[in-house]
Amino acid sequence: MQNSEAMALSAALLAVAGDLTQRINDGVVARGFTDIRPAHGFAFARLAPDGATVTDLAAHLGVTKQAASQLVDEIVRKGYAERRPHPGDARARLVVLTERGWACTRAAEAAAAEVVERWAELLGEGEVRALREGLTRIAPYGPIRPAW
Amino acid sequence: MQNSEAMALSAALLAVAGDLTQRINDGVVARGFTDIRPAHGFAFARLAPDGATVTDLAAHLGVTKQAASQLVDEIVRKGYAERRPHPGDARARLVVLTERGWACTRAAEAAAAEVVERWAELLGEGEVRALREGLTRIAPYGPIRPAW
DNA sequence: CAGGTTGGTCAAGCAGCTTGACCATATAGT
DNA sequence: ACTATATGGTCAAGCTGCTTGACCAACCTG
Repeated sequence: MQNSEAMALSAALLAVAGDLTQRINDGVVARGFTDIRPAHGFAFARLAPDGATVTDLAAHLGVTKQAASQLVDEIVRKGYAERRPHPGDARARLVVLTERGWACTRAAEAAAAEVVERWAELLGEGEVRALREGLTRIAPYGPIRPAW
Repeated sequence: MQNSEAMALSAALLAVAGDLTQRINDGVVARGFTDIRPAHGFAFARLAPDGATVTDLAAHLGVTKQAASQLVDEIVRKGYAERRPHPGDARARLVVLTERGWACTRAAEAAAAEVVERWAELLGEGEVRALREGLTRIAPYGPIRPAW
């Protein structure tokens, strides 16, 4: 693989990622959640299963815990999550999604599905599945990082 | 395709994109260009062929021309590009890469090639090519947008 | 050549992050 | 049990990269 081909792949990947983010955000806004930014989505993804602490969230997002705390302040203020006492650690507080938070998460899923549907029209179901499998196998474990 | 599968694909894509950005940046830094951020790379990509005006750059990056101008200020100050009079439009100025700018671009290509090489070890050459072709076909034309 | 458009800059403001300091609770060492 | 250290969280201040708004100079159209 030549450097220029690697660059073409990288550029295409990053362009698709940026476009995907934009379209999911647009879809979420179109579904009535107008006070939310893409970064919140990644927080929701971490909160969704069982909640998480601010420190967990910070590690997942690759930011300081102060930044994560500020982000939690915001989504709590807007009604998407709430802080609860942490069972088994009186220092910590468990941040969990409210029903509104779940509704927003479902909206994001629906918006993502729309985008992927467009891809399926361009590539066919099989190639989209191949894409998903390939990307899943090279996806990193660490914190989610902004694409730039 | 279920919503949850679309979400899994989206999450994998965004995770890979963030990781790719991080690794290219690390590789560029490791090659001695320590005063550069990922956003600059996207500017370089637009400047590389024949240079561009600030307004071109702004449209390509999806930001205001003031922001683009500020970014150009920075890469000019750091020696990666220079402003020249625009042939055929006395208002405009053509921003072109310096030799240092080209060297940095080559460093980014080499860093990207390293990352793609890792992918090839995980997936095989054929699947990487399939990835590139699939992503190229769904890549948008418009401005490059941050992944979040 | 007058009127509107386009390329670019200057200036001020803001959002989201950082670093640094600090408190309360938890955990480990002796 | 008692001290020492580590960890979860917040408050405060500061910085960086973006935005909006105002403006000038050069271009283009009638």
